[in-house]
Amino acid sequence: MRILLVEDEHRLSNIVKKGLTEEGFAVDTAFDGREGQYLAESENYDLIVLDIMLPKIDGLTVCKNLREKNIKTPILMLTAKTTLEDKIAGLDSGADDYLAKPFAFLELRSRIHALIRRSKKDPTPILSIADLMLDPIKHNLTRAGKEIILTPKEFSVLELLLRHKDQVVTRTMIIEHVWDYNFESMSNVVDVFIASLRRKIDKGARIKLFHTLHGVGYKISI
Amino acid sequence: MRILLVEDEHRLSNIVKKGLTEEGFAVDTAFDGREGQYLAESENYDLIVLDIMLPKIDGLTVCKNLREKNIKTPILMLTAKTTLEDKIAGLDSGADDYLAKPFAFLELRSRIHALIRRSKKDPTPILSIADLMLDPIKHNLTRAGKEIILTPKEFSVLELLLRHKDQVVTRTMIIEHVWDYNFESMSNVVDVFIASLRRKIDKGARIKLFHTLHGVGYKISI
DNA sequence: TCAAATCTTCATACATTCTTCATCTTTGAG
DNA sequence: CTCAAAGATGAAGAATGTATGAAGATTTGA
Repeated sequence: MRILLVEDEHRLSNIVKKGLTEEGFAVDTAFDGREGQYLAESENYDLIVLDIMLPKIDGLTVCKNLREKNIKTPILMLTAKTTLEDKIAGLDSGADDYLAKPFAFLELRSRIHALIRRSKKDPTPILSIADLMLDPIKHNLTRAGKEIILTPKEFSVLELLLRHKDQVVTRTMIIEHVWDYNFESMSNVVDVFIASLRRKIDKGARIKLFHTLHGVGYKISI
Repeated sequence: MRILLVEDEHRLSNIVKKGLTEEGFAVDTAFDGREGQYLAESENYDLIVLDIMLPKIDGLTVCKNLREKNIKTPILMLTAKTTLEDKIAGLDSGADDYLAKPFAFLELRSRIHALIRRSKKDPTPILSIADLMLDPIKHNLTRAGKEIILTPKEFSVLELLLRHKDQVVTRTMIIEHVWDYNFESMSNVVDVFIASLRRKIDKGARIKLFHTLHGVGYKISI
């Protein structure tokens, strides 16, 4: 389940992203309206969380623009203001729900789940390749029916790879999706996690699913 | 199974709708008495959850009106007040049960199921895993035939885990279902209740039923 | 109203996971 | 084929998450 978060306050963005990632969502972030609109148009998200006060293009305009381009992804608006006019403006621009800052993470989470449920009739997005099956909601993983226990970070790395199966995923992409955006490390964290995923998933298996593309990144495929 | 929820606090309405939807109910919402009464008359619901304090027409009046029109759908009243008079007024108006705000979702859920069962004469559902058996109606618990006494909160936490057996349940889910919707705590209450459930249920048993998923939550399974 | 039961917070001990680092192995350009 | 760069991996310390007894706060019921 992919979410686009458009929010310029880095601290808030970070908190929200972290929380949603723990929930099993794959979260992309944008820090201004232009970037947000670009991502919303070029990628496929299940939900967009959109701040109103944004640099370059404000949230209400982004929302209107997206609706004019017939992009129907549910939008949850965030704003620092709490007046009724603002709320109405938000809903008028085509947003599906509205949340005033400051909010509790739980509140946001509830609304996100409600919006996604409302827009989807069919649940159960299970990621799989060969005999490996990952359920992001229930947070469980099996290979050939046998349960495999992963740590949170291992789980996130694997989820990202599975969402891009048969495609190369660079270390940078992994860092950006799984770690906080301000994580700056020249270390080989990613390599270490790939190693432990291999130990848990590929070790002893006839078919290896993890492949290294020397000088590029990693790929999960048969 | 269709439920009509008449409640003007949007936040509360959202939370309840979300929970009941996850249970598999089809939930319609109304935000004032007039809208609620209209829906109750024109649609066919298995149950109506009706707040007393409502804009336009109050809940007691809606309830009386419906009964006068010979609509017998079970009605569960919600109110912020807790006095005995209110309760009597509620039941006098023709309501079938009564719940004081703020309530925990699981409490609401129990009463809803009880009312529906009463009106449909369904049998009692018993939750179990291995030799552990929990009867939500009689509110009792046994392991290997031996009775175990739980406090109300312990019981609710266990009930939630059992309803999701073999699945991870996060601390957040537990808080949302077992505590009332105003509860905001960063503490480790959930951990403490898990500890006491373990002491009463798993201690000394050959097979441990409670499992911790580090960084994620808890799971009950064999 | 008061005592008992229950709930919540807190402090501390304990456990797992994350990150870095050092060392060894593999890769592929020349 | 050689060798420098890239990758694999075990292990250790740091950081984070969990378990639990007990004290304090609150609720319940006689």
